[in-house]
Amino acid sequence: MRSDAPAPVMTDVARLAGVSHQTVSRVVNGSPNVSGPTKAKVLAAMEQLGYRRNAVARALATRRSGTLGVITFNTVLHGPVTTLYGVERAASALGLGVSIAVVDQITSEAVVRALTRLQDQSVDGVVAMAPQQDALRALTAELPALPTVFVGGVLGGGAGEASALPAVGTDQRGGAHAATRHLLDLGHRTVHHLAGPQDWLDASWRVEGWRAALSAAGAPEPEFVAGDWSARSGYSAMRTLLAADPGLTAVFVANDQMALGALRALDEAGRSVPGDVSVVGFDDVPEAEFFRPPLTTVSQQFAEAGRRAVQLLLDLIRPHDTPSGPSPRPLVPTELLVRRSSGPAPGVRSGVP
Amino acid sequence: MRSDAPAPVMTDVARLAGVSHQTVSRVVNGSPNVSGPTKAKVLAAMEQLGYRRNAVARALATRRSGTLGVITFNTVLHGPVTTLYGVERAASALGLGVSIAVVDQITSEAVVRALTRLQDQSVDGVVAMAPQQDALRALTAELPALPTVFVGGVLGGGAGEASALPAVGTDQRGGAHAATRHLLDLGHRTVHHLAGPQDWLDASWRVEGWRAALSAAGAPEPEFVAGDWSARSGYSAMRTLLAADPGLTAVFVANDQMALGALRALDEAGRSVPGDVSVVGFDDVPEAEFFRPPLTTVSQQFAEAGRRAVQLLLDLIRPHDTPSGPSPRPLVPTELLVRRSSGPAPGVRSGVP
DNA sequence: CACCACGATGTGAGCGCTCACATTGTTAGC
DNA sequence: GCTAACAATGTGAGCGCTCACATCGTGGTG
Repeated sequence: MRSDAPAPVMTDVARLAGVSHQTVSRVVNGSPNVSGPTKAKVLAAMEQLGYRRNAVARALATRRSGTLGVITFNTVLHGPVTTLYGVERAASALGLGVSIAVVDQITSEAVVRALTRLQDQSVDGVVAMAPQQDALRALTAELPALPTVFVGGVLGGGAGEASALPAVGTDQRGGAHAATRHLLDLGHRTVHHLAGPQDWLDASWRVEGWRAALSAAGAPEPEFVAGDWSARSGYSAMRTLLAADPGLTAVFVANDQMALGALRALDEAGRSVPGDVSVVGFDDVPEAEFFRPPLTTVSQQFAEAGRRAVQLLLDLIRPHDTPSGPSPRPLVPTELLVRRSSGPAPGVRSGVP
Repeated sequence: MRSDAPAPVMTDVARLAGVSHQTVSRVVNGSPNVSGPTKAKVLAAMEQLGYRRNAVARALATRRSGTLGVITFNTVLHGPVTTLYGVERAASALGLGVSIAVVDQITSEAVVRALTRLQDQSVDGVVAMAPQQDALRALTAELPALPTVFVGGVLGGGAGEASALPAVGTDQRGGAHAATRHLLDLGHRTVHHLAGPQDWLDASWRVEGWRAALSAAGAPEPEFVAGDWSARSGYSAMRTLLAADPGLTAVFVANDQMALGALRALDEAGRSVPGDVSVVGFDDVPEAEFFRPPLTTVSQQFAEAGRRAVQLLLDLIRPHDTPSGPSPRPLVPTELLVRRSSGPAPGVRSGVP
């Protein structure tokens, strides 16, 4: 299965082509100062020998590995995973490798370990997904001697937001605002909120957007209840919400999984959706369209965020090298997908007894 | 943000400790032939300088990078993602790095590109997730000069299965068998099957297990309908199934997303679950418990499969080195989780008009 | 007491590449 | 026609580590 002949090296190619190893290096690196015929000879020799440049040796000599690191947390949530793929796609399109380090607990120790692991693999820079306050704090505290870009969390909205950290993110605030506004436009007196865990930055951004839309419309701001992103927590949070205010007609839920749980709680409570209560989610997971009823939700372009993160990181690594176009706009817009879980506010009813 | 002092190297440590660079190397590598006092001196010097071994130089000298590659397909399906994390966890526990290469189309060209990318990063071995026939074929055809272990797909059940390829996988066949058997035990005359895409190996294993359980029980084997794993396809496949056999009472669906779609189709058709029709899924995605009704499904230990894949790969890379215990059993068992979507077959009814 | 074996240490070469510089040959310029 | 400039090429020294080997001291053996 493994061929035993040692892989050809630059000198082998040079010998066969009748040039020096340096000339081979020039050809491999696309240097302009190689004459046509020489270049052809070298290319032919490379082809014949099946030569492939040894990236490790190159990395040792240049002090650049051509690999990016990604720090991610141990979550199979839709967002992080999709972002990871976006990063990989963008990196590999640029000829860069991607190493991952999964952090399994939000302790600064675990974060440092992950960072160390990447550093030991001598990545040229890291894309960090730090969705929680604590994770972010740990990460910025132990800021590595490595160019780092944050994706998601840190940057989530805010008009004049001037983050000190290089970051890209989705416009969570805007998405939440749009979702809330959508419900208000449907005639609901106000919109309740089933929030994400409050130590998650994304969750705060969504609360903020919801709040902003409410106050802009002069609608009262009910207490919100926070879950932990899981369907289970959405279920019980919805029950809490219903108990507190049986007359509610519209809920903006901070993610689709929790919305799934909320739908179940509403069903069990005998509320029809969207007849009695309208529900809007966030994320647009692939299944959202097949919830009962199909979920109105806010779609995020995670892959695009990953792509921009890579571009930003590259700008950081090679300040004025290949400019690769202008720096990407850091805030990726969202899109509200109106499906069937949201509808007009129920007509005037007799007050609760 | 970046310190400018060049990182200390082995020689710096050696000088400070008053020993040779080789002795430092011995300490770093845990060689037994270093006296206590010397070792202490070296460790102190390392600590003082903040020395960290340069992995690139080491890789160049040893021809080993200490990095594993993972080939994965561009899918956010629950299984592959969880497996990826399992691989990362296992690798990092062993001090190995993980590089990923995402294949975005199932063409042998794309597969080769991904493989090349990993090879250029000089990974020591690769864990390949090749869920489809074509992907597997492309991968085995272009088998790299690299130790490779397959995870999922290839190995999916079968008693005396003797795969030529080093592989680990979940006992899909057994899981499907158990799911089907569960429904038969509930008194259903037979069990219909809503299958996955037939070019996916996992899908075939599940069909096989279903078939085996049916024939073992002497139950008739209805035609099955295949979807594409999505909720949408589950929805329409369920409608097809219902149209073909309005009297069906039990369905084994090849994954949870499709089961979600199937539940919706059943709901729309006025069938209650599990009153009229029992449904069993596969995978146990986190949301399955909050489907309506909570889904009976087969849980796979993806992370465990990832772990075993790494162990197997290591055995392949270092044949008789650190034995790291016996080779793992390649077939990871599944577990049937009985929830509320499956129940006793409906009592005898008058035949359809 | 000479001998050898063995543990502890040091020495130098080399992994495969790129860097900085030296060396050619060629053409342009006055 | 002689120099300056430049393109095309070659040379050697590292990058930071490990490998194979050489060297030194020590203690047990007959």
